[in-house]
Amino acid sequence: MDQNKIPQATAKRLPLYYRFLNNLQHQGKTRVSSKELSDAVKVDSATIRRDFSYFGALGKKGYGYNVEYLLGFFRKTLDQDELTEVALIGVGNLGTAFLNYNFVKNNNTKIVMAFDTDPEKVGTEIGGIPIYHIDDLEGKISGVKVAILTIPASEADSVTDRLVTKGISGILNFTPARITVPEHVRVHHIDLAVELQALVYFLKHYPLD
Amino acid sequence: MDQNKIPQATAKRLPLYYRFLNNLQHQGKTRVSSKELSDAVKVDSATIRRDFSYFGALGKKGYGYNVEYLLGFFRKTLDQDELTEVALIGVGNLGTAFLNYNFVKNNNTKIVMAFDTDPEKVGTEIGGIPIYHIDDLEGKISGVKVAILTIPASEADSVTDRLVTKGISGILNFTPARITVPEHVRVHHIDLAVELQALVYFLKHYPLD
DNA sequence: TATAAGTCGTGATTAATTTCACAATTAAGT
DNA sequence: ACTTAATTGTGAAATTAATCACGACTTATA
Repeated sequence: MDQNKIPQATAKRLPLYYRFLNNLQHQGKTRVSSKELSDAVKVDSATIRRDFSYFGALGKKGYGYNVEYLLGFFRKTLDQDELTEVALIGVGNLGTAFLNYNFVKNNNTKIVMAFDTDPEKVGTEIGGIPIYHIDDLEGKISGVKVAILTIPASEADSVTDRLVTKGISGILNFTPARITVPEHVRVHHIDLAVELQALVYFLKHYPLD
Repeated sequence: MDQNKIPQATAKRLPLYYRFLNNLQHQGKTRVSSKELSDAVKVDSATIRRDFSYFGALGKKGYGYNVEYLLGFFRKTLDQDELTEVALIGVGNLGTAFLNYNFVKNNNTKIVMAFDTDPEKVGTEIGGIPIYHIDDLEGKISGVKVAILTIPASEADSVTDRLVTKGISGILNFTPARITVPEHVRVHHIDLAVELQALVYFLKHYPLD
């Protein structure tokens, strides 16, 4: 894996860059400078140049970056050509938001199935994605490597264990529970309450003026 | 502001610690070690001790931390006594998820009003929170300092401008748009598509085994 | 062609964060 | 009272990330 030298902080910004470059292309722009990109994505322009530089010299001095070239490059780097299938566990409000989001437009990921326990929902589709009963998880999920967890915290541990048993590699965890997984499984936590509290804490203790 | 020396990385973890300490107290635990806490919140135990140490010597060597004492301390530090009022803009699936979440239980924040354009929703309540038409934003929102943005990206800039004009201090932005605000307004971006893409990128390029 | 303005790529520096590792202290058991 | 095991708090080191600042190159203009 030749990209192992890329800092994690950089890797997290790549999808953001990719989306804005896409926007630019749709607007018909053919060139862009790190300064313009900086204004758009709110990342320091030196940081952007440094980020890009990990992939080689993608720009031209005095000119900037060619949008199409850069996009093509990122498409390959971010594996935009391969589609990663994702399962969604928990079709509440948050889960439904994901199903309606239709990531696939700009993305390399697609939710291909969802699970819930509500008999009103099981057997139906949302955004074209079939909803199965969670009891059928083991039978349906084979081959899917990534799951989004949008269930109540109380279910998080048991569902996680079942996902791990079925060989999941990555979990995007929206429950407040900090789930425990084997070493080879990667979990990213997004804790909505914590995010809101952190924002409030920063407002009070780190005044911007 | 005497807490200005606390690293931002630490500040972001405080709400997480707070919630887990609360859990422990409800379970009747009276003491806890940094190692136990580490297992629960998935943060290195040395990092936890360092985080706590910014607030002074809160623990006892050979013993650990007293749950109640620590909780009391964080309650003050995190301003759990004061309630910060929050407005939610956009009552789609994601917005509805927030309204049903009922943060106030463990939290210092409360969503006190919501806005949308859908005539079916305007005038109703979800989770006890009244939903107003977004045209009434200027009339209703006075005094509220924090907003959660769960609207389509296309509306993000115009709504942000209106919020800023009304004196908002902090925005939790769930739209993919990177909004532009004056210096004195703090924005935290949570970009669901980017989070999912970043997870997939890490899975492919940073294997855990 | 000469000049000016713009922009990248990057060495060097600074800043922020995490982790190691251990002396000091406490609790518990015998 | 003594010993053993546990655990903190923190100096120091290591790691990671952000930022500065400038030489080199490109484009545009006169």
